[in-house]
Amino acid sequence: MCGIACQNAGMDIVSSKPSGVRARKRQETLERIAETGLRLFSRNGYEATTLDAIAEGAGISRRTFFHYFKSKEEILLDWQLRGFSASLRKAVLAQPAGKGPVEVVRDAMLILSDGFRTQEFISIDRVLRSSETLKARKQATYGLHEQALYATLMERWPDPDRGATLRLVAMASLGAMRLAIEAWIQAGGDRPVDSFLHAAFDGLASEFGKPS
Amino acid sequence: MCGIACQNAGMDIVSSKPSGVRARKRQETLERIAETGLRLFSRNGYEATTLDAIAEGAGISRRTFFHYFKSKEEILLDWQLRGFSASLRKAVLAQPAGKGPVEVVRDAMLILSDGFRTQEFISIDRVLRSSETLKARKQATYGLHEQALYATLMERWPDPDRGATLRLVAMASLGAMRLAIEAWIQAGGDRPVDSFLHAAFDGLASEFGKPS
DNA sequence: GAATATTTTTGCATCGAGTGCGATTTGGCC
DNA sequence: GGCCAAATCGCACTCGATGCAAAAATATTC
Repeated sequence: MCGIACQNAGMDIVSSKPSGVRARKRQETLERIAETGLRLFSRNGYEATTLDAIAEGAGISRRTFFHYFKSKEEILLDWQLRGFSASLRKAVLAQPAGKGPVEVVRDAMLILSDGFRTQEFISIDRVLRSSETLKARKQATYGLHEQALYATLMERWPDPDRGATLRLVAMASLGAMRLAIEAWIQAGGDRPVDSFLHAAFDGLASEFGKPS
Repeated sequence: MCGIACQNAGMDIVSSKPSGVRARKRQETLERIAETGLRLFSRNGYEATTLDAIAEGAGISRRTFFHYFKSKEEILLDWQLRGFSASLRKAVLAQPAGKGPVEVVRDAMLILSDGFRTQEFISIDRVLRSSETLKARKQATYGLHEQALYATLMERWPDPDRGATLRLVAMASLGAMRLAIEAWIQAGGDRPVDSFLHAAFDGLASEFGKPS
């Protein structure tokens, strides 16, 4: 539960000093572990990378690792969550008024879609698809993103009666994004991500918009 | 990968004898393990149930367990997959012609929704929600259901050009079902499952059907 | 029915992830 | 300097999972 987010909790609450050196070293160590882990995962595979190897590469003991990450998988979880949910929230709230929820989410995702092109994203996504356990974790992360997006949408349209439909919007939008990314990777990255994202939302509209 | 489905593969293909006693005993053992596991999970919790306990309860050795299930989690995975994907496929293919994909899937799900009321379903679903790892697995299973449903839809509408939209239909429909079940469990089971399912599909139609 | 082949079961040794505990070190604070 | 709290570490341990080879159960052949 406590990845990168809460290592310096209390700083802003208690008036005691931020304790400069400690927080900085802790931050550095955290990043060093994550970096080392992701690098070894990409190079040698996830299963083949032992905690001992990560610990040694990061210059800490095996035991200390667990003071920074709850598990080996959490390195990947943390990476997935690090930026995306937060930036999606920002992009959603920055959308102009007058649009409906679906359009808002779609346009926000289109803005973020550049981030999927990076070598880091593609490389780590390959790791995420390399084993059943990790695929499960990846799916689960989409669940977390779904919750986060739902919360953001409720923040923007704070009508309790819309809760259920906003949940649906979050679910279907993130699903559309997931399928768009999958199709894009499948296609080898020729066409831009945007076009897949557009196609996905258009597809949803045409299939679910019909008179029932 | 090989749960209950393939333990007697070859029986129907090769003309060699079905080997009566072996297949039957194997089947019995498999069911005994699954039963024991699910019972212990529901009673004592997932983490607290060790493989030794399951093995002892099923009357086998710890090592033999792994000849029937690849992992402890697979007992739950298997249970989830056992019926649902297959019956959904059946229900989808049994729908009358003339309906669109979304209606077909929705109506098929409405038929199956009775199965969610059972005590077994509710009890095991509680186990599935009891830890982060299992929640991840549950989400992943929806991914497998998604693949299966997509395959079924492609079977019914074998137009390669529709592949992308049928994938979207499978994704959004199963997502709608998931949210409907969650809402139903959240509500304590007062209103019937059907109404939540209807509401979810209607919600998708009204949100995504708007002119963009 | 006995001998043989194949599958199933089992015990044992081993690996790796994860946890609890207590000792030691390090940084913050007076 | 000395005191407190936090970080690091080593160690022992549990548990899930795998490889291997022997033993037991079942199927097959003559």
